[in-house]
Amino acid sequence: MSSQPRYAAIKEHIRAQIESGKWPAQFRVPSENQLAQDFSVSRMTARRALSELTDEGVLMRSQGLGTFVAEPVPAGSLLEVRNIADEIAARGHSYANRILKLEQAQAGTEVAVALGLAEGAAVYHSIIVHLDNGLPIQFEERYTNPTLVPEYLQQDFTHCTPNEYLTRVAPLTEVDTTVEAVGASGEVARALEIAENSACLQIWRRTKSSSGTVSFARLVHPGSRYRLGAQLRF
Amino acid sequence: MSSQPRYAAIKEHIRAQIESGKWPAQFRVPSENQLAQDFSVSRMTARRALSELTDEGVLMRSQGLGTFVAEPVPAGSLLEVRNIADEIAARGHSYANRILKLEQAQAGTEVAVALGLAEGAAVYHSIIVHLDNGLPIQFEERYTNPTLVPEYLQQDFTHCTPNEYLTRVAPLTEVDTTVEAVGASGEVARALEIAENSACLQIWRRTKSSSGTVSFARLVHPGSRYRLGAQLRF
DNA sequence: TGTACATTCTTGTATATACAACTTGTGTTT
DNA sequence: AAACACAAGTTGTATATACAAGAATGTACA
Repeated sequence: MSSQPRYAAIKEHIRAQIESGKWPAQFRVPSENQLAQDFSVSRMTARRALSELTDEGVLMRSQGLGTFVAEPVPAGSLLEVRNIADEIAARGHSYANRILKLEQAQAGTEVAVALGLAEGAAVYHSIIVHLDNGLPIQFEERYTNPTLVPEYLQQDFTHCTPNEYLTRVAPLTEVDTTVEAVGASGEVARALEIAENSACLQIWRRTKSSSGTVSFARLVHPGSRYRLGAQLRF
Repeated sequence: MSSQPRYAAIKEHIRAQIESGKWPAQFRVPSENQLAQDFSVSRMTARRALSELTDEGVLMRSQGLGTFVAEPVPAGSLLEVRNIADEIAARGHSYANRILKLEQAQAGTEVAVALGLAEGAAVYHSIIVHLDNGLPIQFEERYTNPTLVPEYLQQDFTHCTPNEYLTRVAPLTEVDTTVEAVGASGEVARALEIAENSACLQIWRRTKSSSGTVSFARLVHPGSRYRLGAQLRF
C-alpha cells in the first residue's frame, strides 16, 4: 500500500468542498497559511495543493488578493479522443445509454467514401444515445468497417461504449475531427429530448488504424449541455 | 520593467535546445543538480523549471531514471490561433469587416476573472463583424487588458484584425479555447444577418502572454457557414 | 475632506536542508 | 553462474526560512 502525499489530501479536501457546493464559484478559499495550520503542514506544502489546482483550472489566484474557486471547467477535450462514459464518470455522474439501432446496412455514398469501401458494401450501423445522470448528452450515429471489426454487432454496448471497444480492438493511428453547429433534426431532437432546431454541437469523427479506416461517427450534443475545451502552450 | 523569475530563464534555455534540434525527443536532459549548478540556483528552482515543462508536455520525468525530452504534440487547425482574415484570404475570398463597437468599459465579474483584473476595472471592449465575400462569417466580441495593451483603442482595425495586432504586440504563451453551440441572440443574429436562434458555433478564447492574460474573446460563427477541423496522429 | 503613509495580509520567488523512493550498476557472496 | 547486498545518482516529498510584490485597510497629517 502506498500512502498518498500530504498535498494530495489537501487537494481532495478542496475538491470535495467545491463539488458538494459548499464552496461555489468565486468563493474565497483559505489562504496558504490558514491551510498550513489546518492540516498541520508547512506553507509550501499547502501552497503546492493550491498551485496544482490552479494549474488544473479548479482555482484562480491573484497576488495580494487570495485564491478563489474558478468557474466550472468544460467537459470534453478537443485534443483527446475520450470515451463519453469516462468523461461522465470523471464528473462523478452516472452513465447510461439507449441503443436505438444496431444493424447491418448498405453504405451510401458519403459513408462509402469515408470508410474507403465500395458504394453499397455492407457496413455496421449503430445509433446510441448516451445519458449523463439520466439526461441525454450525446446522440451517436456510427458506421463501422466490418472487414476490420467483424464482431462489432455482437458486442454488448450497455456497459462498454463503441468508442471503448474500437480503441481496444483496433489501436488508433489517426483521427479526423470536424466540429460544427447545427439545429437539431426531428430524429435527433426526439432522441436528445430537446426542441427541434435548437442549437447542437455536431462532431464528425473518422478514426483510422494501421489497417485502414475503422469507423465514421456523427456525435451530436445539445448545445446547452456540452462544451469542448482545449489548452495550448507555446 | 520587471525581470522574469530565474526558473523562467532555465525553461527558456531548455526550450531553445529542443527547438534548435540539439536535444531531440528521448534526449536525456541534465539532472536537477546539474542544472542547479550550471545556472547557480538551488536545486528546488531548477526543479521547478523541469516540473513546469513536464506539466506542459515538453518533458517527461521518471523517478530514478531522469528527465527526457517528450515527443512533439500533434496540433490541428482547430488548435491554431489563426487570423480570420488570413483564413478568408487563403480561400481566395475577399475580406472586410464592420466595427460595431470600440470603447472603454468596466469589467463585469466574468470578464474581470478571465482577465485577472478587479471587478469594475477599466477594460477595452470591441465588437467587430468579419465578412467573407460580403457575407458575415464571424461576430467577434473582445475584452482586452489595458495594462498590457494600452494602445488597443487607437488601432485601425479595418485592415488589421485585433487578433493580428495582439499577437504582434504581445506574443502568446498560452491559449484557452472552449467551443459550444448556441442559438443566435438578437444582437448576434442582426449582426450576422441570420435568423434569431439559429445554430451558431461559439468559441471562447482566452489568450495569455508572459506578462498576463491579454484578451478574452467570444467568436460566434453561423453554423451554416463555418466549420472547424482537426487532424490528430498517434 | 482628502491625500499620503504605514500596516497587515495575501500570493510569488528563492534557498538550504533532509529524507524517501526508485533505478542502475557494481561488487560480493553463495 | 546466479543471487544478493550495497552504493551512487536520480526524482519526489516535506519543512523552515527569508524576502519581494500586490492589494486592502486604517491612520495620521495637511
